[in-house]
Amino acid sequence: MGVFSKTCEYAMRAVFYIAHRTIDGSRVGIKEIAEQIDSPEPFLAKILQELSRKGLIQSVKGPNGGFYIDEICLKRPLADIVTALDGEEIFSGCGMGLAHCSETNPCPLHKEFKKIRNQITQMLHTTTIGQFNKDLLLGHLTLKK
Amino acid sequence: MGVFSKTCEYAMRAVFYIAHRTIDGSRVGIKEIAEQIDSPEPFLAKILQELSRKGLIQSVKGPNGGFYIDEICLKRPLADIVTALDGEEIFSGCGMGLAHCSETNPCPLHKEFKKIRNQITQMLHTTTIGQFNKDLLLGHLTLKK
DNA sequence: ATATAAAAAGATAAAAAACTCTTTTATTTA
DNA sequence: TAAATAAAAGAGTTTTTTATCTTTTTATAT
Ligand code: FES
Ligand code: FES
Repeated sequence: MGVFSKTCEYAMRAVFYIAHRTIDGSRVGIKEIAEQIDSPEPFLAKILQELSRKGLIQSVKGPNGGFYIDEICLKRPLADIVTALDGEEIFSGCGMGLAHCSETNPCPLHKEFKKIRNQITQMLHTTTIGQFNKDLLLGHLTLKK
Repeated sequence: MGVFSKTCEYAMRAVFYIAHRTIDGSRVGIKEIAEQIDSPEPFLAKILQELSRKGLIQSVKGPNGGFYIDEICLKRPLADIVTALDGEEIFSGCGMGLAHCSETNPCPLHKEFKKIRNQITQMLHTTTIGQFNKDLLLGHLTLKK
């Protein structure tokens, strides 16, 4: 078990892939995305449908259709993707599973875990969806295997 | 979905509870543990069985039996509990779900995620099972709700 | 020795997450 | 306008995680 759900992992890889493949205004099909980020195609389709419904990515049907990400969405933080799929828990939940993380009634790990949680929050809020386009095009970063 | 599995969350709460309740050499029963850490009793029993089989906690059957944690185990890091139940992934896995986290072939989040992973590792390796006994007895920390 | 308390073990069940398949709808273009 | 294309939607399956129930084993006290 990783920090994020499979759903969320696929989604993050997919949005980074779509972002860097569609900066010229083109679209990219589900088949290519699934292949290039090494994810099960129909499952990924479901995930992208949801992101599309929520307006985090864009899609057009029909020939020459596919997914893309507009200027505005390219600037959104990765946190929006995570929240849409995995919810708020990662940003505020207790590390030991208590119903409410609390400063006045803390669990043993609270002090240390809070730092970690804040760092995750920081990372997801400062990272934008379009941030890695250049490095991905240059092949400096990978999204599969 | 939290950072750790439910199994692992219950286990961490349980070992901290057992640790601080048995420093006088006594034992504590599954029923009391489950109640006090707010976890499903039969499920927790399974988890503690496994930890006991692996030698991370101790148990005795029969009247006046129950679970306890010996001197040596009190000094073990919390990481041992996590590894026994959730495996190594949290310590070395890629944040975006790539099969192998790699310095030479990194995912977009690698640099930032590595810091977080290291901090989790640090926390789990420096925290010992017996570390919070005093604070738990004094009621400074909580393990339920 | 016997009764009893308590964990261990094994089998089962429910819920959630991960994944697949089929049909429908929208768009393009020929 | 018909054919082709590609995503959307809906229904369904499999696997994993979480949780429960029942029986067995073992240690202890009497
Ligand atoms: S109470 Fe557990 S992390 Fe804050
Ligand atoms: S490659 Fe993804 S965290 Fe290292």
